[in-house]
Amino acid sequence: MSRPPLAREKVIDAFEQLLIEEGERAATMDATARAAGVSKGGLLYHFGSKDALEGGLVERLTALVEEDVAAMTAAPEGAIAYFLHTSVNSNDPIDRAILATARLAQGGNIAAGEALRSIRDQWAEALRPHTKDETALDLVMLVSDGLYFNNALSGGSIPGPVPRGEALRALIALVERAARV
Amino acid sequence: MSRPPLAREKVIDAFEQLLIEEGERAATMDATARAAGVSKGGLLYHFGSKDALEGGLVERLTALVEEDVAAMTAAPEGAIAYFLHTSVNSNDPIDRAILATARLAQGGNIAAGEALRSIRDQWAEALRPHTKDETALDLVMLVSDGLYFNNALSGGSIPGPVPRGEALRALIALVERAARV
DNA sequence: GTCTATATAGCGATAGAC
DNA sequence: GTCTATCGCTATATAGAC
Repeated sequence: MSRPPLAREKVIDAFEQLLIEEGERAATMDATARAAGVSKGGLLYHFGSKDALEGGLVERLTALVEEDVAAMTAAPEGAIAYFLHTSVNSNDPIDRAILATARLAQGGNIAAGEALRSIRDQWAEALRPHTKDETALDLVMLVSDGLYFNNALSGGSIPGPVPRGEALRALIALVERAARV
Repeated sequence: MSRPPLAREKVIDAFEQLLIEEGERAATMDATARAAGVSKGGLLYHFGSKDALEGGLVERLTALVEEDVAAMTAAPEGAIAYFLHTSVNSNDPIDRAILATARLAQGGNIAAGEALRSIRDQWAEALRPHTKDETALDLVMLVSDGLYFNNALSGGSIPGPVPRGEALRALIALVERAARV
């Protein structure tokens, strides 16, 4: 619960970055150590195995989501608008953690997949009071998933075919009209 | 254009299956050969490199999508309903090919990513005449993406938290009300 | 806590027999 | 057209010096 060592965070940062920008296959212990500016041995002092490193990333994500759910519930523009707005990748810490964890999940990491599932459940729970019915909730969740999916496919930096700016505002308005309580 | 050798198809089947069920990392030449019931040398006779094998899968997908777009345009229940219905994973050949190719794309395969992008464009093009405006088209595409995303996260066989049956019908009705021309 | 050196295993790919 | 054997490389992980 106390503040984690700086080197640990630096290593997770590097791992996250590699996952997002070069995919799961490129995110090796070797490459991560190099990108973090430590030796492989140094990395393995902090994370005793690759599994532990992946676990560190999932843990980071879990903490970030907790904050996000709280912010969503309290958002002045309404939970739905907040949720959809933050579903397009703006390269925030939470976006990066989600993207990286999704790569892990698709690489076969069970814990990563379960974490993402649990996060989705938490969001749905927080949104339920703000939607007309279960169908409306499904709609909001799926549009958000769609936005994330496109981010995940377009290698992190390349913008996907996802609506931005005015088009995004129009889309959110349309979803709210169809779904808001 | 003529009928491809049977062994080739068997190898792609096995590769596809491994990608879907165990992730990109597990879908090695070795494992693919074993699953297809041939030796590694035998596999390499049909596909001279891993890149060629991946290309074979993308090619299969491209052919399947061509049929699908035609079917969508001609669908009696309307293009939007057809499109969304077929966006939930029913383990059809095209679903499997898309899922497997998505794994490849996230593993860093450029051609796979481009193929998926192109497929999305083809679908959008076919749907445009059936939607009110660009915002409505965005909505339909993103709900579909969301359905696929959930399939991709839930390892192929495990059903995701995606609406099915009556819930799916209600969702499609809601989207159509909001988007249909 | 961080390093170098090394063990061990699995990858894609080649060579050549059948 | 399919096989076995093997090469060269890179991955994770260990051992032990500093």
